[in-house]
Parts: sequence; C-alpha cells; structure tokens
Amino acid sequence: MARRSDHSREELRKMALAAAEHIVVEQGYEGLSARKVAAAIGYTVGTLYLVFENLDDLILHINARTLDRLHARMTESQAHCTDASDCLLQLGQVYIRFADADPHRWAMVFEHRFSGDQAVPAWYQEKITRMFALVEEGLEPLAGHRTRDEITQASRALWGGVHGICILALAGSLGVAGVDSVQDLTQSLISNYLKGFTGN
Amino acid sequence: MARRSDHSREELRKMALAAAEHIVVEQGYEGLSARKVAAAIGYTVGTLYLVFENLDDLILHINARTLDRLHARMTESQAHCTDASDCLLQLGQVYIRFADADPHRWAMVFEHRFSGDQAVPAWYQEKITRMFALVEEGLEPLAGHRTRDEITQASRALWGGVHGICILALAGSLGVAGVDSVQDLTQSLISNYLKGFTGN
DNA sequence: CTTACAAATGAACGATGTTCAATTAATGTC
DNA sequence: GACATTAATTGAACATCGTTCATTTGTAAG
Repeated sequence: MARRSDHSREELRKMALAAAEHIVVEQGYEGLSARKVAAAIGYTVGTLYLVFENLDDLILHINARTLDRLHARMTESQAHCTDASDCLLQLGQVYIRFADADPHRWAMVFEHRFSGDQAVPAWYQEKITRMFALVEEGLEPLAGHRTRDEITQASRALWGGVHGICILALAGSLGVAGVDSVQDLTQSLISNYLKGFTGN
Repeated sequence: MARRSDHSREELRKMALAAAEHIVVEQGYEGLSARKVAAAIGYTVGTLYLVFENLDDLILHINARTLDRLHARMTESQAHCTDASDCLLQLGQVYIRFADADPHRWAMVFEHRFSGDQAVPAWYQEKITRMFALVEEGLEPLAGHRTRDEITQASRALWGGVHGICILALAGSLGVAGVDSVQDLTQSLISNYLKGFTGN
C-alpha cells in the first residue's frame, strides 16, 4: 500500500517513539532494532527512515524524553526540602530512584555512544547541562564567598560523583545489593563532600 | 590448510588478544569484530572460536589485562606519597591519567555489557574488587574510630565518584576540556570528601 | 476514467556473531 | 616411500543487523 495516510508524519513519529521506548524498557537497549520498532507499529523498516534519520536519531529522541522526565522529577523535589543541604541530598535520592526504577532507559542515555561523524545537537546537550545547573543552584546557598567558577566546578564534581556511584551500582561492580545501599552511598558522598565544601 | 601447527593454542590466544587490543586502541570498541581479529593474525573466523568461547570471552580477557595494568599503576603510585590524603589524591590522579591515555581500552572495561546469560567469572570480578580495596587501604589511616563497614562504604562512594567524573568527562558531558580540568574535578571531589570524612 | 503524485514497501547490500561439515596438512605405521 | 589416521583449519551457511531506494500502490485531482 502507499499513501495510506492512516497516520500523519507526526503521528508516525510518536507511535515509533512509543514502540521503541516499550522495547527498550522491556528488553534493554541491545534489544532495540529498526525492524522490531517498525513491526510493532504495523509498518516496515523503510517507513521508519522516512520519519527518523537513522537509529541514532530515534535513540536521541527517546533519550531526550528520558532526560525531560528526569529533570522534572529533580525539579519537583526541590519544592519540598527544608535547608540547602537537604535539597541536594534529595536531588541525589531522586536521581538514584529514577535510575533504579527505569534502568534500561536511564542506561541508554548514558551508555549509548552516538556515532562520531556528527555531534549531538545543541538542544540535546542543553538537557544535560540543565541537570547540572540544578545542582549548581542547590549549591549556591552553601557556597559562601566562592566564585561562580568554583560553584560550577563543585557541581560537576559532585554530580559526576553521584552519577558514577549510580553507574557502578547498576552494573553490579560495587558489590552492593538493593537500592537502599546505593542511596546510602550517595548520601555519604554528598554529605561528606558538602562538609568539605562548606567547611572552609 | 589444517594442522599447520604454526602456532600452539596458547600462542594463538596471545596473538588474537594482541591483535584485538590493537584494534580497540585504534578504532575503539565498536571497531572490534571477530573477522577483523582473525584477519589480523592470518587466520579465519573459525579458528578464533577454537581459542575463545565467543567475542565476550575475548573482550573479558582484554579487560582483564587492562584492569591488571590499571591496578599496577595505582599500586606503584602508593610508594611515592607523603601522607594519607596525598596517597588518595594520587590514586585519583593515576586513575584519570590512565583513562585519558588509553580511553578506548578503559571504556571497554566499564561500558561493555556482557551478555546476561552467564555472569562474569569470579576471578574477573576480583580484579575490580581489588581496585576498591586499594582505596579502602588508603582510607584506613584517615578513618579514626570508624568501623570496617564504614570504611568500605566510604571507599565505594569515593571511588564511584571518581569513576563518574572520569566517565562523564570522557563522554564530553561535563563541558570540560582537557585532562587538567578533569584532574581538578577529581581533586576537588576527593579532598572535599576527605575533609568531610575525617572532620567529625 | 485517466493522470499524477507521494506514501509505503521490501528486496538488496554489506556488515555482524556463531556454527560445523568438509578439507587438508602433519604424523604414525608398515 | 606409500598409505592411513588424526586433528587443525577452513569457509560457506544462517540469522540477524542498519540503511538505501527503485518499485509498487492507494488516493486525490483533472
């Protein structure tokens, strides 16, 4: 069939995105394939390439949605916290909870390497920057006399750290069982780092 | 040809391992393929499967060597450091330098996910544990009255953190340019964490 | 009813990991 | 030296993968 027009280009995009996310959630990121996505929405491979440049493009848009959800969770956690260091601890908690609840989609954001021949678009990079900005904001009230650059650096160090614990724990390399232990590690990292950062 | 016996099984293993490492160093881990390795040592695919279970097995052994080298560097750094916190800072520096100097092999250790249907062998897991043990040892003199469990937890939090900075920086997600900036982040994380850890 | 257009197809290409019957070189036996 | 035995090596085969694009086919306009 051709020109079925059962669905508009935009509908097709959304269907493909949803189907692909479903596959990733269920089977992980190695389970994703163009033919599987196409079959799931009742079309063939070729159609997928009418709507996405390639698989990397599809993955980029899935990751964008994941980053949006993560950012939303992190943002809303900042409404219900008492003091500054509590706010940062909650950011960490939310981050770990998110990764634990949705490991496959979360892993795809940070483990998939996009093919080198064209860089990720600016709007995508911005979604990652935005996450660090949240940490930077949380750090500000604790920063005392520190310069902007020092705060930026601290937010990167701290959040890189939280991320690392998260990655290693989910990969099983930390010899740690259960989310609660990972939460403990994260809290330890954040609270000790903050003690050092605010100390002098 | 058959029964050429140009090379023993063990020689074949070593040749394949060396060739595969060369490919990974040059082209990164996605450039690795069974046929390429086989061609590089002047044999065909089939021969490779006489000597390694599968590609995961090959990768496992490359990673093992990488982990051994990393462990050696980290260990030898501990001979030339003054006080305890300096020792830990040097561990971090060595870790970052190693990853920066050999990004492809280092990335393969931490980014390749082995197929789930059989767990990584104990001797491999031990090589990762051993790395954390080094941090634990370095932390001990600074631990004061803390329990073994607290020290173990601290070493995991701290090293997970260093690892996270390293991963994100190499992936370009930290918006940071050059090794030196990554070193700065790592030093910030370690020294601030230690201040908190030893503080009270 | 015919023409024109564009949406959707699916065969084709060059890769991939993995297997295993077939081939072939070295060795042991007479 | 010739033959049989044995095991080392092969490479075609299979099922998958991402990607492309000439071809088909449904729809709408003239």
